[in-house]
Order: sequence, then structure tokens, then C-alpha cells
Amino acid sequence: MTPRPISQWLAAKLGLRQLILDGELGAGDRLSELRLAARLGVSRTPLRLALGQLEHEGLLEALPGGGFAIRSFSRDQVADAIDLRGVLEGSAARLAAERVRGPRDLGELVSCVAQLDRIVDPDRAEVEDFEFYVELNERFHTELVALSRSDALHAAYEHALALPFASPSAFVLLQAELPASHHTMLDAQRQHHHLLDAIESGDGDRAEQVARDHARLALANLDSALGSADALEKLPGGSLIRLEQAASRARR
Amino acid sequence: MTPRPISQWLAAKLGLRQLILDGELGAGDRLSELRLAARLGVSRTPLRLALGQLEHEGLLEALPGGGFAIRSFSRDQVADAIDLRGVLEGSAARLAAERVRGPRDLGELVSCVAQLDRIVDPDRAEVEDFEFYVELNERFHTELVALSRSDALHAAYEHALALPFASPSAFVLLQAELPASHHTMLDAQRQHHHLLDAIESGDGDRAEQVARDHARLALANLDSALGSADALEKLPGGSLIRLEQAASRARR
DNA sequence: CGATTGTACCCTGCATGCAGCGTGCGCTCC
DNA sequence: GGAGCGCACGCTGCATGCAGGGTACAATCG
Repeated sequence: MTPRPISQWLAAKLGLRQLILDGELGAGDRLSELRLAARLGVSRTPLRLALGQLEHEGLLEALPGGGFAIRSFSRDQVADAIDLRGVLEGSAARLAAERVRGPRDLGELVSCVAQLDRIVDPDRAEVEDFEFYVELNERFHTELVALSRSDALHAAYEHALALPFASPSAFVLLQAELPASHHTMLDAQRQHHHLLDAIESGDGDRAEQVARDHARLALANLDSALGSADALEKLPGGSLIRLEQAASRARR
Repeated sequence: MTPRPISQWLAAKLGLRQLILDGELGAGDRLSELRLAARLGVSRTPLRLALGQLEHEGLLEALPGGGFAIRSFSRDQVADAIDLRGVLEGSAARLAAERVRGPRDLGELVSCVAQLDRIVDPDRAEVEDFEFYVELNERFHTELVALSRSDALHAAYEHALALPFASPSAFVLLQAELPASHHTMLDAQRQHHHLLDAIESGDGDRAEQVARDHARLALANLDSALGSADALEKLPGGSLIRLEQAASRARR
């Protein structure tokens, strides 16, 4: 994004987020500014700025005695986050359907779907390039929100995506190992087509409905992921999700 | 909220937000940290934390050369923000309808509606205590979101309300002077009743629909407010809204 | 042996000093 | 007289010093 003049606080924010997502900092841990600063190679001042941002984004929680801890999430909280994404994408789809002026606006979306078609080719038993799939999928969803032309919605969407497991592609890497993988992707791709079609024909209601359904796929995947603990490892930020009944140890 | 151990950065955040909302800092202005720090009585360090937060909330925008400026909003951006609030409240209403267990959960909501009934009594020509109305109205909407029991939705809602004119009560003070005031409030109160009823009967679809319609009232008020420049003064953060065609002077 | 209290350390939050940079104004040259 | 160049100021972003407080450990008392 901003390659050259990368400010210290941005480096801290990105670096810290990466550390959290990679699970190198366990959920619930209290963060030591000094240690973190050393680890990230930044000073405490920009680090504290980054901490404030990540708290606002919901990845950290401020502790009463001062300082921050890494938030952890229950299964229901994750599900709600995914549901929220569905709502926001639904609203974006509706607005897109209402506001798209001509076919030119949909170029990017059409291109994404076409490329996705090639990747999830039903004739092949397996999807090969998951990385490319992820990229295209994210581009599709990003473009969808962009088409809504609503700054407020865009901001809310970005905010919702701060929770990594709410991302549209959160479960793709997981699917790479799931048996029903290809089937799920075909479903998803069908929905992409339906969504595109609804937007093209200006049918806001249907577009919203399809987009919400689309997010429900992720919900289904969530519970299958929660089954095995090492499936969580595959999820971005999976280490932040706590398995309820399994470990009822009190945190803090 | 947190009265006693008010930290410096919280003071800065609240103080700065107040300054912005009161229009004491014109939209588009570049902020000088030094001057602001002096004015707010805090040091630069906590102030910069507050600046970062307010940028994240969308009240400020980071300038390319460094520093921040007060954002300004077009009519469409404001409308989209209100629409987004409608979407979020709609989703909250749906979840509330689905998740409410017993009548006890609805106690607060029922109480709000009952008290609102007394205030907007149709037999009276005028509503007297606007301040109390605002408080009750906000409690109603806050409680609605709380009933959804979705942390993600709650966070998104709070985020959306950072834009002051998107607040559910943004236009109430305006209505105090509008001719159709009482009529609008009666409409709104009817919707409150419908919303409560839909939630009580577990009808998520209808609850969502009503909540969205409810937000549309604000949209209507918006355009009537944009008519006169001094009506904007009555709006919280009204000074942030720029009148498009009227003043096409380039900012920055 | 357990509980309570005292102490010392670490850690957060804040203030301030400092360097790099962009900007605006003035001076000079054309 | 206008335009271009240079200089100096102010400002942001960052680093670090410092004070207050909370916590954990240990020592002592019951």
C-alpha cells in the first residue's frame, strides 16, 4: 500500500497484527510494551499508537489496570462477526444493484467471476491454486463493497474485517484440506454468479439476499473447523478462538 | 462513563470531539498539535493518541504531508451513514427478535416506549421536554442493539455512531423548530411500537424491515435540514456537512 | 505451616527534547 | 515587473527520561 515512507507506527501496527494472527502471542496474554517494542524494532511511542488502533479494531482489549491483552473470541462471537459481514455485504450488494450505472461499472466484478470460473472448473476434481483463489475472492468482495459507493459502508466493512476470521477468504485455506472442499467452492462460485446477475438486473432485494446466503457458507465452515483443534490452526487468527466447553479454565 | 480516573488521552479525545462537534474547528482545517494540546490542556503525546482514534472513527483524515484535518461530508455521505445505521439497527432488530428468551429481556425496551408515549402524547400539540425525549430515544436504540447480543454488531454500531449526524437523535433538536415536528415524532413512536411488537412476536423479518424504515425518517429530515444553512447549526456536527453546489470552493 | 504485610521491581502513562521535512516567504536574477 | 531559487521557520514524528502505581515475592508473625 504505502511502500517507501513506511512510518514506524504503521510498521508496528502491521507487525503486531501479524504476530497476533500467526498466534505467536497467545490469546489473553498481557502485552509488555517494552518487550514488544524491542521485538518489532520500534520505539514505545509509535507502538502505543498501534496498540490504540488495534484495540479500536477489536483485536486487543484494554485492561483495567492499564495495558492491553490479546482478545479471545467465543464461537458465537466469531459467528456474529461473520453474520455481520454478511449483513454488510448484503447491504453493499443492494446498493450496488441500485447504483450501478452501466455495464462498464461491473467490469472488475465480471472479470473476477470469469477468472474464478476457470479456477474452480467443475471438470477438475481439485482446485489447484488456492492462493490465487483467495486473491480473486477477496478482489470480488472488495469490489462489491466499492460498487456500493458508500463510504460509511466501506468503513464499516473494513472495520468488520479487522477480525481476521470474518474475512471472506478465511476458510479457503481450511477447505484445501476438507473433503467437501471442491463442492463448497462450486456453491460459492454459483452464488457469485447469482450475485452478479442480480446486480446486473438491478434487483437489490435479491442481491442482498444472495450476499447474505453467501456469508452463511462461512458459518457452516466455521463449525466444521471448530471440530478439530488443528483445523483452527489453518484459520487466520484461529488461535484467538477459544473452544468453550473443552477448556473452561479461567483466563486472567 | 469513567468519571474519576480520567486519563489524559480520554480527556483529549472527548474534548477534541466536542470541539469538532461544536463547530469551533471548521471543517477542512488542518490541526496543529501544539495549539490543540495547549487548548485542551494535555500534552502532545496523549493528544496524538486521541488524534489517531478520531481518525479511525472517521472524524479526521490523515493528510499526505503528515498531520490531520477535520473531515467534511457531502450530503450523500451523510445519507449513506444514516442508511448504514438503518441497516445495522435492522440487523439488531432481527437478531433481537430471534434471540430474546422471555418478556423479561424486553423490560428496558418496554419501559422506554411507555415513557416515550407519555412525552409525545398526541393530545398535546407540542412536545415539551426534548432533552428527555433524546435521552429516551437513545436508550431505546442502544437497548435494541444490546438485545441483539452480538458483540460484532455492537462494535459496528458504535463505530457508525461516531459520525454524529448518524445518531438516532441527531434530528430531534432540529424537529423542535420544524413545523411538522410533532407529526414526525408520532410517526417515529408508532414505529417504536411496531418494532417492539415484531420483536415480541419473534418476527425477525418484520423487525428488520421496521427498523430500516425507522431510519428512513432521519433521511427525510436530512434533506429538509439541508435546505436552510442555519438549520444545519442545530445538527450535531452539522458544521462538518458541506453544501455542495452552494459553495464549490476548493478545500485544502 | 499458613496468612498477612512490607518491599522492591517492573511497567504503564505522560512530558519533553530532537531531528527531518515540508512550506511559505523573501530575495535575487532575468 | 515577474518568476525562480534559497533560506529559515514551524511542524510532525519519534525517542527517551521520569513519576505514579500495581503486583509478585518474600519475610515475618500468628
